[in-house]
Amino acid sequence: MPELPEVETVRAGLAESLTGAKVQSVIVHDPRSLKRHLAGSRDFIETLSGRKIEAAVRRGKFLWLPLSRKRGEEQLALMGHLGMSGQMLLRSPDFEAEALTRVTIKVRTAERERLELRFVDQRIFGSLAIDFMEETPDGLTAGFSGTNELFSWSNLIPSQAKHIARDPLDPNYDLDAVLKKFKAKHSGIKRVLLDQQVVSGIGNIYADESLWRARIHYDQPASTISNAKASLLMAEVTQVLAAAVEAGGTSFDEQYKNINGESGYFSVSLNAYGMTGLPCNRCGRAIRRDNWMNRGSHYCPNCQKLRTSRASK
DNA sequence: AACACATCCTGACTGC
DNA sequence: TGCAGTCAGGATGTGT
Repeated sequence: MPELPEVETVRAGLAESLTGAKVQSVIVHDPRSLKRHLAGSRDFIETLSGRKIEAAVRRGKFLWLPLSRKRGEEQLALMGHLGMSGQMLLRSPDFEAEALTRVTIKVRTAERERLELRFVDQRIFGSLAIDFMEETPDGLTAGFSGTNELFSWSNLIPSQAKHIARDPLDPNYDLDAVLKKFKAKHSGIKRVLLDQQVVSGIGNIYADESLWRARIHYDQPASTISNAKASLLMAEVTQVLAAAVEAGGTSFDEQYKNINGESGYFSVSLNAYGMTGLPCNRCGRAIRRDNWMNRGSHYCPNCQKLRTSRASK
């Protein structure tokens, strides 16, 4: 569910409340949420307990909390991915339990307040794991942590996120590299936008929104899009992601909430996603939804036409 | 290697 | 009311 703007909203909330917090105890209600922690629940609990959380960092849709290090030990992080339905809620211990809580991490904050980080996930596609960190391939800062200060872990990335490309809001994001990959790919452009190894952070909502803004059909082969048009598309991607971060993300239902359980309000700005049958905000034709990859693609059949010639304006 | 597809899950909602 | 079917913001493993 959550794409970059939703994950960033969560990251910012965690960074504010959990930086400097110490883990008191951990409860694993459903071990399936630790599927990426191969050493199992006990190891997860033992490794995490007593650690200090140093920050909250994000690349694309991957989120991690670097942990205090024991002498001689490699740098570890609590890695999280929200999958389709994951939430990270920060609650006071007496706040009513959420029914689908899979993991509870009890902490004491830097201000000595007791809080619970509750990992709630309906579909269990999301996960938590303790992961070791490696140097980024390019040696640059691994992700966004809301600070310009350099920390000892700043060019380290959890091994499980190492293959993820930089996202468009990353200062070290390389537009030319993305355009080059477009030229080499014959798949439809939407597939390529969703490929987190090409560019990260984009999911179904913001792919549909960006394509609508750039007037490109979702199945247009990436290699047939001119550099100028592809640059425009990526500019729209960047804009729509940034605007959605400003709005605290997109919420349609109970599935996306920030750390306080509040909804984001970007849904009012959507032009394509979830607008099936409603008039296109540009030309008035009804927005269509095609079945696509076991999900949906929303687009305007008039503004976003498949182009067979190489010239796609 | 590049690409397309199936798969991991649960719950909310719709229509008969 | 019950039940079947549909839908959901993602990543990854597998087969061609």
